[in-house]
Amino acid sequence: MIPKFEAIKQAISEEIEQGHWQEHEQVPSENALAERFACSRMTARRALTELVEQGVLVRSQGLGTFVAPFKSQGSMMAIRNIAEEISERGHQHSAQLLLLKPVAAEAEVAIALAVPAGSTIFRSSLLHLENGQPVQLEDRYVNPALVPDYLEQPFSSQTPHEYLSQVAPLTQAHHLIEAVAPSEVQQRLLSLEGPEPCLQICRRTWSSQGVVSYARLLHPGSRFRLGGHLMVESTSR
Amino acid sequence: MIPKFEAIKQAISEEIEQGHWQEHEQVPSENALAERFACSRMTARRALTELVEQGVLVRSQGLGTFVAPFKSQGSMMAIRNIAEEISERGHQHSAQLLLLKPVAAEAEVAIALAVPAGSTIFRSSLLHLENGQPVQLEDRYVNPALVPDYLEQPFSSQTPHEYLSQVAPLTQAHHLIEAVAPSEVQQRLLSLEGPEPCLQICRRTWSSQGVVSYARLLHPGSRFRLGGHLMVESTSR
DNA sequence: ACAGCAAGGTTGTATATACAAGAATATACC
DNA sequence: GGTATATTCTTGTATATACAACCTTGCTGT
Repeated sequence: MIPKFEAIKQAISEEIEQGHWQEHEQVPSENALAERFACSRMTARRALTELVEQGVLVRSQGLGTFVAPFKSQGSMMAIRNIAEEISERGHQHSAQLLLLKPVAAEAEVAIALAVPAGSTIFRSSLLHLENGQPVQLEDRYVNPALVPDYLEQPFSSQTPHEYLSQVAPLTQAHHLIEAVAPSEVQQRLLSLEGPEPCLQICRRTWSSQGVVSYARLLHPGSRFRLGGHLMVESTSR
Repeated sequence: MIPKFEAIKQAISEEIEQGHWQEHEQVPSENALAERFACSRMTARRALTELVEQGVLVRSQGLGTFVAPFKSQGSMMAIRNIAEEISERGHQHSAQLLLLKPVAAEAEVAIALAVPAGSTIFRSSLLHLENGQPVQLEDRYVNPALVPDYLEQPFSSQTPHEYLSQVAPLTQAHHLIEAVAPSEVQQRLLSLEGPEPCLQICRRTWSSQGVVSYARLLHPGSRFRLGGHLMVESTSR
């Protein structure tokens, strides 16, 4: 039995989802929602409050509650795959497999994976879409010694990240985040109008055996931002 | 007049702060708090709920509410100031103070700092240079209630971040990282040739009292990358 | 015409109450 | 002794109500 305030949250999210309630548009007042959903004002209020915390709505006293400008937001803390993040937002995730084959390791990738330059490694390339709109171009290199069956995976229902988590449990990761201008090929794949700034995350993941994979994740700056709670590591200690 | 639930939050925070309530120790139940603070259970509950959201407490149904381990998730990304980072690389850090004055809070900033829109807050703007080359444009808004002497600081030898760490020890931070195109003014300040992609970090920092400051840190994509080790968080939660 | 006030709608705070759900402990029973 | 069962304490959900704070709008009096 899902709680009533959850049901209301979902209903409101859907209205926004389907464009019935546009950005910056005022959503029904607490009293109006209470009547519509046959609940008390406090219950409707809770739904609104939590959506405000999630960044879906904004509100100000005396004025009303409004649909917040939309931007997808990724979490930095956990190493999670994009599919989970998207479905948690209640959106639809899909992916196109662009490439999946063995390649010779270039210098940069060889260093990242800690394998000899020129040795054979596995490469995959996927385009992740949120509600049909490209949000991530995933270019991944995998250490074949640790994941020999990588090329046999379909990657239709399961993302590479999910598969790797199963066969080689991750213990550590190193991230490098930067703002870059996309190449023309990348622009086309991400359906960008021009050379709009992109957020690139380079991620090396380790299992107990060594470096498992090296991934470059490219996100359009206008459709993706990375957010998270971080505890302060005090500099004095 | 500060709301009652805020007062209760502060009282609880103080108990934890001063070590009266240790980590993992159970805090008084909602009913007990209601009696102690002469309020209804719902009000005490709200205080607890918000502290849970802030990560100060953890709770579970049927068991009780407990003081959260202070650094629960291991090492995330340290919040360090740019000056330290640069000098650690063996380079020379310098900074230009561009602006330091009280301003009226715009909507976005007011929300970030949790102050009424239009109220007076402190703003500072600095340009950080590494070996004479601009690497960070720091635009910072500070809550005057928590840091009343902010405008009296020189910020020549000490960065705003260092000063704030002293006067209001940080307990938590929220980060938002995105790739953006710099405005023309920002291009000029950062000595950029054209609209090169920039990495923007929006950082809200909290002390036990509330939101201390909101900073927008803009870095040229070609001269700055963000890196860090991340421990994998177990997927079970 | 215009300043000022009043009214109504909105979110924000606070309270009292009731019952549901989860977890530990005590108790009764076999 | 071991296993159910009941009790009790905890948090979680839901409602009804009251008033405060804030904003907009429209009206009113000069």
